Amino acid sequence: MTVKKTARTEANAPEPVASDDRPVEARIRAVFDGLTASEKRLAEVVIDSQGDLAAFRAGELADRAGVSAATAARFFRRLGYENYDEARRAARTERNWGSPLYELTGIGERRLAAGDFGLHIAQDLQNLARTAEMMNPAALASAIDILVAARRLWIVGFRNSAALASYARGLLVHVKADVRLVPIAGQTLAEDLVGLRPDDAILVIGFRRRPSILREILALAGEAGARSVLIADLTADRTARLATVVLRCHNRGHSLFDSYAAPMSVLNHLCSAVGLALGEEAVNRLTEIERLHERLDPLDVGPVRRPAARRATSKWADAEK
Amino acid sequence: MTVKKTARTEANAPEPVASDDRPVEARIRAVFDGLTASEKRLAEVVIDSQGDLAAFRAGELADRAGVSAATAARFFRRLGYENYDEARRAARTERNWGSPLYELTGIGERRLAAGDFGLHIAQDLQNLARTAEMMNPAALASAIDILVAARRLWIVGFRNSAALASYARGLLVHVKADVRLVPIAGQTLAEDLVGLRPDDAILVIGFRRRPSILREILALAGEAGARSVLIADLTADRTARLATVVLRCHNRGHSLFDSYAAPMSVLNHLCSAVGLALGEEAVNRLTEIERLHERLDPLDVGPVRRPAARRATSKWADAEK
DNA sequence: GTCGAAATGAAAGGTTTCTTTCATCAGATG
DNA sequence: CATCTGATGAAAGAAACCTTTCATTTCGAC
Repeated sequence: MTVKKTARTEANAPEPVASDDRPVEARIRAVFDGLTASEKRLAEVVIDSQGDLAAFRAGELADRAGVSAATAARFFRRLGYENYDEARRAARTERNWGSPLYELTGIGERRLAAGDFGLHIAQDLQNLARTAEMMNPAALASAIDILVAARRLWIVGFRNSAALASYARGLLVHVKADVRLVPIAGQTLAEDLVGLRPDDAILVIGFRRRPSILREILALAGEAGARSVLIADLTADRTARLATVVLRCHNRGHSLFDSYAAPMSVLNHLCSAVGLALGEEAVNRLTEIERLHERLDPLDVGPVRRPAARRATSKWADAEK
Repeated sequence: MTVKKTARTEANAPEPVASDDRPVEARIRAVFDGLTASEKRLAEVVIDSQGDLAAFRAGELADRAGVSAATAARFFRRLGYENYDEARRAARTERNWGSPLYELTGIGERRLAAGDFGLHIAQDLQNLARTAEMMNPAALASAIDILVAARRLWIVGFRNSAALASYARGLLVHVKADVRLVPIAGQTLAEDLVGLRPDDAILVIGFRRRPSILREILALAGEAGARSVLIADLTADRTARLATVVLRCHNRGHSLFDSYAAPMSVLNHLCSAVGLALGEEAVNRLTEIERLHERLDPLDVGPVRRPAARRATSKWADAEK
């Protein structure tokens, strides 16, 4: 076999960098664009393993990615490791030594991308963590209940909250009928919200700055007997009093703009919970559709050629089931 | 004190309890007093591994404890596992289920809301952290530069990405002129994107599932000489090749839907950075306006009473600015 | 259409790891 | 002291794993 140019054969591994102690993720990023489709799937699996890489065997990773063990072996060599065992060892020490998120939340460690961006992310990590800490489980459950029980559902969001409202609606239409967005361009609120009834509900995204109309909408719903869920920042006060349930999110921004990472996360959870509560059947059907789509859709990674499950009797085949 | 010890030979393992799902530590505590000296040392090593048990081989644990591999094999059987591999698998799932991520995040013991929501938030913390770890500073700087230098800027987002695109646009219009959203309902793309020039740029939000039109748009921009920034998940491949700069976000969702907390955060940072780079004057002026607004606007927080509390007729029409 | 390069999985090969057997050793008991 | 019980490691044996080879497939170029 004549090895020339950049052909990648088994015999010609990239020259090993002397004492390369970059974490696995960094290595992946460094070569990601040059990876093959199979390898990219592997990369995803590895990253998804959330730092638990060392807990897996190469073959397991391969199975999860739907590729052969051989490809896995090649993959880790490509990442600059001598072999999988070295990768595993490295991952293990990374875990204990460098990478607990712990350090990330304690602002300003060097693991994050340098500079402003690191600070920014640290801020959002805090926003998420704080939001989670102060979330009232009862309120959350109640909110889910309201959305589940609603016959018709309006989602309201102005200004900064409009994008969030749109997002929420995009999720909820997957699991529920009769979900409407307010305001719709070109319509007046009167048209939008006509005929609110006691078995309807509204989901209000109310981050500052809240136009006063927001309170009027909430009051209107209250008068109509409809229940309301408000998602808002900590400054909401008068508005909050008008809602049946309030879920608060930390949204302090590190720089010019407020952050909506935590609201996004809360909305995601809320909609998932509603979907699950609405019956697994409906959801299963929908996720099934989703998966079907993914299979039919090129998905941008290229055709997924699954090798017939490597070994049906494999011990780990049922690990996650 | 003669304890009547049950003979323990290889052949006579304790009868396996049907589906014993106690964590490893609990098992150890349950039998600790009955362990031999070697086994106690092993037990200590296992506990010291802090849940990373799955990352070690039986032999390694034995080495650390200063005992033979044979003793290790016996030890795990004594803990009620069929063999070491079963123990390893159990430890791994414990990690994901029993002692969830948020203990790793250093937010502290028990402070996150319990249950599913905690797991959900933990997932998003991971998404954020991993996005930060993996972010290429050079790419980020380049993306900022492209957006700053753009004479006209289009923001593109379909499906799931539409809300994000809308959000990005909402931020960017604050700091830049000539920022347009694509697609706009009722217009064809041809109308939207007509006349792209080399000094224009497009910001593409491209999370899966990506319609093929996305690639066409990127190709179009490339042919026109306009630079492009793509924000996408890890599966973007063919699409990514068409963009000038790619910023990748982790968006794995804990439940039904993908998460967009990290993209939200990245967009926020990106827009802030663009704003800052565009000159402090402009930004200062804008933030000044912002603060002024806050002072004049009741903001829902203070006892400030609006003179005319009911001028709702047209007030919320200014939602965009 | 043909050719070649690249990618990939099946299978073989070689290595490591886990388990069991077995002999030794330590401590208790009579 | 002799004997017995149980713990323990060495080593053999078995099983699982990782790597490499090699044939096949895919994809693009000509």
